[in-house]
Amino acid sequence: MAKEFKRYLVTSALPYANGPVHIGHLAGVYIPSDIYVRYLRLKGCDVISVCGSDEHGVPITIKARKEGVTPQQIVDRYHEIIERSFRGLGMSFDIYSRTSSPTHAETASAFFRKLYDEGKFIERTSMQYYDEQAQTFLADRYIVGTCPKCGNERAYGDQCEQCGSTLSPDELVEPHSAVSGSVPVKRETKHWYLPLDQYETFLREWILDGHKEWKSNVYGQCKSWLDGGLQPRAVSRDLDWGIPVPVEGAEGKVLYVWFDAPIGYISATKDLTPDWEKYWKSEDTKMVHFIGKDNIVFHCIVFPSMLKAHGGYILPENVPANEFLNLEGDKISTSRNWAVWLHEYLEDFPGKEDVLRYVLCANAPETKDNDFTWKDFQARNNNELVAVLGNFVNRALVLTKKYYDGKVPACGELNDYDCETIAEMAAVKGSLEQNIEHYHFREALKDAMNIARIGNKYLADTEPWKVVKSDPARVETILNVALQITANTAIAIEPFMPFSAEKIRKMLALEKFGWERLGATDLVPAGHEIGEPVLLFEKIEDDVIQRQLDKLAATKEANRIAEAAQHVEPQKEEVSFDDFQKMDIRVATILKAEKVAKTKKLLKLTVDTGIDEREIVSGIAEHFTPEELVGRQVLVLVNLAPRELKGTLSRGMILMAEDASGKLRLLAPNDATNNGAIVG
RNA sequence: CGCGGGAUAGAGCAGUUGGCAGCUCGUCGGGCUCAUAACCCGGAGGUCGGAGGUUCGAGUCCUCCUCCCGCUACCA
Repeated sequence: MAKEFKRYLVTSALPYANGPVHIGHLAGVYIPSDIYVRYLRLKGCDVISVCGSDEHGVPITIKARKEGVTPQQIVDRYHEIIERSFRGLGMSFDIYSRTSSPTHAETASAFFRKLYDEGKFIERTSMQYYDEQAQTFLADRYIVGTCPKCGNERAYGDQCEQCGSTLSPDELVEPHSAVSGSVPVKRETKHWYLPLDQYETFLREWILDGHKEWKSNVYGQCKSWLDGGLQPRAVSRDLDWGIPVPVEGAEGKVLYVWFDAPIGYISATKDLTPDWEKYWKSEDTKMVHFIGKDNIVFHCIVFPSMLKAHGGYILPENVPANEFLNLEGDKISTSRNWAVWLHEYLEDFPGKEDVLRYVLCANAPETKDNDFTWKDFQARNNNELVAVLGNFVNRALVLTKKYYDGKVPACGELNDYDCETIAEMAAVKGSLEQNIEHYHFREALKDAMNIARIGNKYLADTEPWKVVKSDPARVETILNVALQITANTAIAIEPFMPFSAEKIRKMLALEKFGWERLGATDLVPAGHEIGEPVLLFEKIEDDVIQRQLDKLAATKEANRIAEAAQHVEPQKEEVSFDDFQKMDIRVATILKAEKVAKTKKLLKLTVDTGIDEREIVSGIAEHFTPEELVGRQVLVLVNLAPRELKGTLSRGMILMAEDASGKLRLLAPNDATNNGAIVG
């Protein structure tokens, strides 16, 4: 298993160019990836890091249509923002490419063509919904209609979000296109499929037997897919945005974005170096894909199958996928603008690139979803970066300035305690390496910070400010050791916080050291003159954090208003007075409320209708907690035909008002009313 | 519904082959005064999501259950 590798090829998931990059992307993929490659470079390894914008696919065309611009204008805009903000954060890709580049079109085309010529695809014809007005085929998600099960008029072609049932577009009542609003028609269309089922044996051996060391979330997901049996997967789409299928008679068809995107790693490498084949085709290259958990199947099952089908390419040695990062307790969402955008952060916090890098690494969702909060961001900056790291560096440098006018004192004889401290510092190296090489970046960062902790403790224990009065010669040794520790800190934090490492080197007036020097005690020579000490990190005050929290609160409010203003349903068909009279609506009081086990949306309510006490199962669990409902008066349609839901006979319906954003509100009499009072 | 991942101190996390439950932050007490009111030492705080089981011994292995996230448009 312990293969020897001569070089590394590191890929980072291609960000989708329909929006900027946010902290979730960074914590999940880009920060870990950058730490990894910076570490390898510092070790002197032959490593290249490739990334680029993923610029094809349906969502980009939809966004373009909405804004009345071309898809190319959309991707140009975001490609620029993404690339610039990545650079601002110190992402050290060797190349940041894009899938709309000529090299990519050529590479992806040739890749497809080779598989096509060798008969690696199967062709299938099927009927799909087509929007005649927008002249486009519609993915299931872009067909909207009424849910046959719960009557929700805004159910999607693949799922109803109100009742949670899985649907197909055929089941929808009155389906219409989410793109143009017109009624879609069915058209016959032909596509090419990669028969993944033919690669099952290969995948099983390669992953399940050969890569038991992969992270449990990755390995588990792969095992699940393989055990469930693989299906042929379409590699083309009916769309006018993308790489044309390079086959006669395939007009209007492009490569499916998930076929073309991973090939983007290859084209990016081609754009970087004429030597690209060395990285993609030599067995002694170690390829690592950094991705988020939603991409596991594509990078572990689909892309490897593509590479295998093509032949000649190496496979990833590891795919260290992270889980997701939440923001202030809620899922990050591009469409709801619930995110901390990298380009905005860089504007709001100039010079604090490393603070974000630190916080996102320290709190990276390596084993489970984690939460980013601004309060935590502030605490980690103030209590860890400022207090531990910045303070130590400052102490060592200021003491040197003060006592020796900035000239590094000579190291005299080391006592036992000095030696212990140095040994402890040197021991960090092994642990740090182990952790980075096993993709445990949080732990690795802790190791790096430990060097500063050791330094602080060393100063506290040796008390040079006291000893200077009784034994000045001893202080020379103490500060020499403290400066060596400072220089070591710069090496150790380099992969994580490159800006701060550079700052420390400047203060010490030293050149960059290689990783192999970590643990050494001759980094800062005696007599060397150090530069001016400046603060590595500054405290972040409450008002700065409050501004960010206000910004998020404003986003929430804006979302609510925008959604509510979206549209009002048209008036329904006229009914007679008699029809209305048939409905028996009563005032009732909720006596008990509990969640129905194993369901997401259902609450079982016991209500006093005045007529009787009865049970009603209501799909409102996502809007109300049981506690807040008990004791409330509500309006109940009591003569609705009973229906059994999850083992309970539901007799009636609680009346609710649903606003455009889907939020439900209880309806109740303005003043307390006796239960059983008739509404009409 | 099914499958995968997760649940450990107030917060965030580690815990490798079962063997005294740990780390960072916060908190409380003390020390220090070189340092950005920073640093150092010590204490308190946990029925390891719940219930059963295997074992001399379970956070760790087995069974069942609960909740969160993903597999599913946007999206890492």
